[in-house]
Amino acid sequence: MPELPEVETIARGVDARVRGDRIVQVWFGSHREPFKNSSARQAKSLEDRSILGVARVGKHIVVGLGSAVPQTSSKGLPPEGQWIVHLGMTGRLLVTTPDAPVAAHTHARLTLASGRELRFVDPRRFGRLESRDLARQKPFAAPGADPLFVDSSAFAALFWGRRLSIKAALLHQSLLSGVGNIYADESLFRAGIRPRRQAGRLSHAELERLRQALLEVLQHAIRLGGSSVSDYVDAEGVRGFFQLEHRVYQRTGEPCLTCGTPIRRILLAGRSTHYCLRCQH
DNA sequence: CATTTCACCTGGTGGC
DNA sequence: TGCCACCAGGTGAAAT
Repeated sequence: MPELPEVETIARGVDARVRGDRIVQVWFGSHREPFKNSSARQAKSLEDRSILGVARVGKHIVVGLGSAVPQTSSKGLPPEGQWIVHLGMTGRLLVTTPDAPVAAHTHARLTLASGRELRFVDPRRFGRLESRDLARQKPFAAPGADPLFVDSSAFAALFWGRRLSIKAALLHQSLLSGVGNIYADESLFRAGIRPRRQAGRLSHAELERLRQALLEVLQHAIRLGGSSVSDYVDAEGVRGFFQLEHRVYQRTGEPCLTCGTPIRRILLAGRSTHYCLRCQH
């Protein structure tokens, strides 16, 4: 469900609430999905660790873990481990009080020394949980460039020679990490580019317009706490507001806000794709 | 290798 | 009210 702005919002919210806290107990509900490495091993690598910080990497949330020593002496030290959370389509990462009702499809509950709980809830179970021991494994890295930080020549180079559609290319996480269906459609509309255009045939000027549009739409969405299309909420259970700013996404048949032409919906790369025939070329 | 399709899940919605 | 088809923010394996 969540794309870059939603994941960023959640990561910031969780970071503000659990940084410096300590994991004292771990409960995992299901022993099949969503564990990338075994739930027993993950529980062991989380228990009695301090939380150094929480950050977004692509669409993933990375929790930096330190040793259990008092936080004053672990301050500033590099993390010894990581807990990596991918929210899939319907995942939520919530910081709650221990007595808060446990939602259906809660797969993980981490009890913290402060008394709060960090909970992972995911009805569709497309999300993934992974732990890494940094003494033996590399820290998690996004496979592609971050759309908030990529510069214009690196951005253009991502698409050079590619025959797939620009929409499919935007969704390809090993090119750009963080763009999903909403922000692909919204950035293409704002850049005036049709989603079916071949990525490798866009001019440098068009690609630069696209990079700018994408950057602006992502930053705007982050400021509004993300898009709440159905069930997305941040770490406190609060909905975002960027869905009110959508110009094409899920506005099929409604008039384009620029020219009044009904917004079209097509299927592209297996995903619903929305655009304005008149404003996008 | 690049690109496309499909399976993986549950739940909400709207038509009949 | 029930049943059913269709749709949903993502990804990665399998097919092409």
